[in-house]
Amino acid sequence: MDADTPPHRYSGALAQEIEARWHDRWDEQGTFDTPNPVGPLADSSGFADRPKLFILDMFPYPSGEGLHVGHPLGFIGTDMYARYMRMTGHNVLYTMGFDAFGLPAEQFAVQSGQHPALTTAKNVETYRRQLRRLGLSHDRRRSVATTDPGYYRWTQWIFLQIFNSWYDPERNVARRIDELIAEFDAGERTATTGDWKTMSASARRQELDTWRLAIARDAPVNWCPGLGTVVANEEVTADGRSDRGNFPVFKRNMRQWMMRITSYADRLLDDLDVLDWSDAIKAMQRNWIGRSEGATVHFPIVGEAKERITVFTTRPDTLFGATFMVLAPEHPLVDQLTTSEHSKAVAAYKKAAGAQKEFDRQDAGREKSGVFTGSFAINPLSSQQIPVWIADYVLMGYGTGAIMAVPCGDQRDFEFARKYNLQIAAIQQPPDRLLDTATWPDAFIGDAPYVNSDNGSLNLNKVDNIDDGVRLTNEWLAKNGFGEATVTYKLRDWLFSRQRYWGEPFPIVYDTDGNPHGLPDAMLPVELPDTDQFSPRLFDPEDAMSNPESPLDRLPEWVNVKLDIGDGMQFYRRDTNVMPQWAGSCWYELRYIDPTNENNFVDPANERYWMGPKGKNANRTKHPGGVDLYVGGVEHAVLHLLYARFWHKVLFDLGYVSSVEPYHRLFNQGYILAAAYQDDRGMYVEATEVENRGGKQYYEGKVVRREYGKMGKSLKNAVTPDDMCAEYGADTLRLYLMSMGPLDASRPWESKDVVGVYRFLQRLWRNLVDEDTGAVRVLAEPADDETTRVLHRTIAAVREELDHLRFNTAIAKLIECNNHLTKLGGCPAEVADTVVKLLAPLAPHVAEELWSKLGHKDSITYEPFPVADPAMLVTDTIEYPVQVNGKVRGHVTVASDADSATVQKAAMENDKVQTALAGAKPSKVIVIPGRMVNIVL
RNA sequence: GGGCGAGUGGCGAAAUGGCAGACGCGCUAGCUUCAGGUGCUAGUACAGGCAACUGUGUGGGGGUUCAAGUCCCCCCUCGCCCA
Repeated sequence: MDADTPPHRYSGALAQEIEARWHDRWDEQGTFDTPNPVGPLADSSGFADRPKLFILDMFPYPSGEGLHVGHPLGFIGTDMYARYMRMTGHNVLYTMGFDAFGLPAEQFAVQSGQHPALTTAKNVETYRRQLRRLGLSHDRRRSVATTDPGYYRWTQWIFLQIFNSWYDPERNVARRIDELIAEFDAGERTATTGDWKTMSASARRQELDTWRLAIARDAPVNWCPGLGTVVANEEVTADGRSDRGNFPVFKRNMRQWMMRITSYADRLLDDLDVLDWSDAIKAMQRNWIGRSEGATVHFPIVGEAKERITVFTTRPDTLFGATFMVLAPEHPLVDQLTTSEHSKAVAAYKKAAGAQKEFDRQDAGREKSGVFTGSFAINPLSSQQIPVWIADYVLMGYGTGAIMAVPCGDQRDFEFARKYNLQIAAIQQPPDRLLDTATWPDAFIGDAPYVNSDNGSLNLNKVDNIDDGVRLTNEWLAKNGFGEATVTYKLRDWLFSRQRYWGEPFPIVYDTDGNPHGLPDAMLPVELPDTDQFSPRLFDPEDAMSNPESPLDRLPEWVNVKLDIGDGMQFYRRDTNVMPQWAGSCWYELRYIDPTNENNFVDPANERYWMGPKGKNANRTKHPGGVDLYVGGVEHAVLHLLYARFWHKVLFDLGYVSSVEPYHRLFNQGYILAAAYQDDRGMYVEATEVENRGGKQYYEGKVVRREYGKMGKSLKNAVTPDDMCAEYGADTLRLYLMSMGPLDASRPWESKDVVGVYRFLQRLWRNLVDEDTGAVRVLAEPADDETTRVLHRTIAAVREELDHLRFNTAIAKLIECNNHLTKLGGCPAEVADTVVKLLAPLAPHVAEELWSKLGHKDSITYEPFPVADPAMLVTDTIEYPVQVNGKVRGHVTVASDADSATVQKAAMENDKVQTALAGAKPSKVIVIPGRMVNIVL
C-alpha cells in the first residue's frame, strides 16, 4: 500500500483483518449452530419450529494438493443460499464433511511412505482451514469424515442391515431375513436349494445367503491388476480401463461381495419422476439402468431334443425375419453344436476371439467375422431351418450370449449376412425401397408395414405399429411355449469389495465351514487394523490371470479370531476385503442430521424433521422427502447418486428413514476452467509465469501454446483460494466466482478480472465508511424518490435472483444500486441498513463489519432480509418504445395508468413516428400495456 | 451412430416472445499524479458520418408471429453421457 492510500480503504489487507475477526467471532458465538428438534443438538432457541431447509454440498475428497479456486464454486453458492434462507426465516442445516477413504489417499501414502491415516488427517485439516477462510457458514459440530470409526461404525451397521435383508419380489420391498425364515418355516415360500424342513443348519444358512441383498458370490467381475483390486462396472471407462489410473480391466469370474442394486432397478427408474433433477442427469441414470422390454425366445435345434438356444430380443416382432443365429464363441452350446467338419475352424475362431479385448469386440465399425457351426436351429414362427454361427461381436457377458439375427432390420446382422451370403428376408415394406433386399444398401430401421409375417396362427401383416407387433408375438410365444415377454436391464449388481487397505472393513466373519456371519452390533465398529503393510499387491497391468490379495490378509492375528457371536465361543476368520470408496458417501447426509448419536445412525424424529416428505414447510403432494438442495458436479451422475439412492431406498424399506429419496433437488454446478500452456515439447509450463504480449503468450521468452482445461496440478494452472484471499480477501473471491456466470455453467478463470468485484466492494465501503477515519459516513439528507425506488427495485430483483440461485445477476443488481449511490455522493442514512443486509449473504464479512459500524451489536446472520414495498416498484409514468413494422422509431412517455387508446394516441402523435409513417395509414396498432406499441402498416 | 446441452461485442456474460449487449474485465480520453500504479469522470457491438442520425447485427438456412437471441424445422460447430 502506498503512503497516500487512505488508511481505512477497503484493501486486501483490511479485508483479511476483518475476515479473520469475524471467523473467530462466528466460532465463539456458534453463530451457525443449527438446532435439531430432539437429542443433544436440540436447544431452546425456537429455531427448530421454523420451516427447515437442508442444503448439502457433495462432500470433497481431501487430496494432498489442497483446494484450488474451482473446488469451492458450489460451496460458495450453497453458502450464499444458506445465508439468504436464514435471513428469510428458515432453520438451515448446512455443514461439510470429508469423503476420506479411497484409492488416492492410499496411493499418496504409498508414495510418501506415510500412513494414510496421517496424510488423510493432515489433508482434512488443510481443507478445514481453507474452507473456514472462505467464510462458509457451516455448523461445524455436524462435520464428519467417513474415516472416523464413530462414522464407519454406522456404515458397517447399514451394511449389516442390507446383509440381513432380502428383496421380496411380490411386495417389491426389502424385508428382514427373519421374515424370510418365518415364511420358510411356515411353508409359505419354497427354498430353492432343497427342502427347508429337512435342511441342516449349514444348508439353511447357505439357502439364506442366496437371498440376501448383499451376498458374496462367484460372478464375472472387473479385475484390474494395475490397481490390485476388482472395481465396479461404474468405475470402468468406455474403453475398458479403470477410471482411476487408466489401467486395463479384465472380466474374470471371482468370488466377491455384490449388492443387489438390480432388485431396485424399476424403483430407481420410476422415482426419477418425483425428483427435481435436471433432465440431463435423469437421462444418464435411465441410460445406465438401461431397462429394455422385449422377449426371451427359445429356438429348437435340429436333431437335438433336449437343448434349445435361448435369446433375448427387444424386437420380437421381427422374429419372422430371423434367418440365422449367432452365438458368442464362449457360449456353452458351441462345442455340442459344432459338427466334425467345422470343428477345426470353430476351434481356431474361438482361440482368436479369446485373445481379443471385450472393448474391441464391441466396436461397431469393425469388419465382421464369424464361422458356421454346421448346425441348424428352427425359427419358431416361420418353422424355417436357420444356420447357427459363432461370431465375436456377440458377447457372452451380455444377455444370453446368443442372438437371433434379423439382417433386414439390424445393421450388424445385415453386414454379417452380406459378408457370408446368408439370407436377408424382408419383413417390412419400407416406403422408398423395393421388397427385394438384394437392392438394399443397408438394414432398414424404422416404422413400416409388416410383410411376410403370417404363419397361420400369428398374422402381423395387418399390424401397423411396433407395440402391437411385440405384444401379439409375445402372446404367441407364451401360448406355444417358445418364450415370454421379458424385461432386461443394463444395470448390473454392484461389486462391493476391494482388495485394498484404506476402506471400511466388512463386519463379517466366516465360520469353519466358510459361511459368512454378520457381527452383532455390540462388536462394531470393526476398526481398520493399524499396520505399516498397507501397500496393495499390484501386478503387471496386463497380467489378466493374476489374483487379488488383500493387504488385510497379511495380518493373521487380526484375521483369525475367537468370538461369541451368539453360538458360544468359536473360531472365525474375518473378511479381509474393504468396502469401495462409495460406501461412506451413500448415507453421509443422514449422519449430518445427528452426528453425535451413539445409539442410532440417525434419530427418527430428527430424520423426519430434516428429510421427511411432510416437513414444516410442506404443501407437498407425492413428495419423496430428502435433502432440499444438493449441489455438486455432474461426474457423479451414475456412481454416487445411484448408489446413495439405492442405500436410501433399502433404509426406507426397512423403516429406518421416512424419505423415499435422499436428494429431492439436485443442482449440478459447472467447472472452473483455466488457461494452460504447453511449450514446444508439449510440456505444461507454470501458467502464472506466462506473459501475454500482443496476443501471444510467452514463457521464459519463448512462445507457448494456450488451451483451456480443468484447473489442477497436472495442467500447472491451479490458482489457490489462499492466494486470492491474501490479495483481495475472501469476500472478493466469493463475489468473483459467483459473478463469472450462472452456477451451472463452466467458465474460464481470469485472475485479472477479479479486480472488478474488488472495486465494487471498495466503492460500497467508501459509500458507508470514511476512508481516512474509518468512521461511518452516511448522507444526512433523506433519500430522494429515485434512490428509494432504486433501492426497492434492487430488493425485489436480488430476492428474485437469490431464490433461483442466480448469484451472478444478483451481484449485478447490487452493483447497479451501488453505482447509483456513488453518483449520489454516498449512502443516505435511512437506506444504509438495507443495503448492507442485501449484501450479507454474498459478502458476509464486509457486511458484518459494516453492520457493526452502523451500530448493531448482533450478527447480521439472522436479520430479516429486506422486503420491497410494492408501491415503490411502480412508477407514475412509463416510457413506451414505439415500433413501426417492428422497428423502434420513437419513444413516448405516458401516465402508467393510461389506457390503451391513450397510449395509442400518444404514439401516433409522436414526431419521429409521424416521420417514419410518412403519411401512410396504419392497418393495425398493437398496444401491449406497460411494454410497447407496434404500428403495422 | 443414439441421447442431452450449448453457440450473443476483443473477453466473462445479461435479456417473463416486446427497445439485444445489464454488470464486470479490457480498451480510449480527461482529471488526480513528477511519473507509474491507485482512485474518479466520460465513452466503448459493427459499418458510414463532424454530428444529429442511418444501416447492419445473437453459428448458417427456412418457418410461425404485429414482434424471435428466445418458439418450430433443417444444417454446421463445440461440449458431455452412452454406444
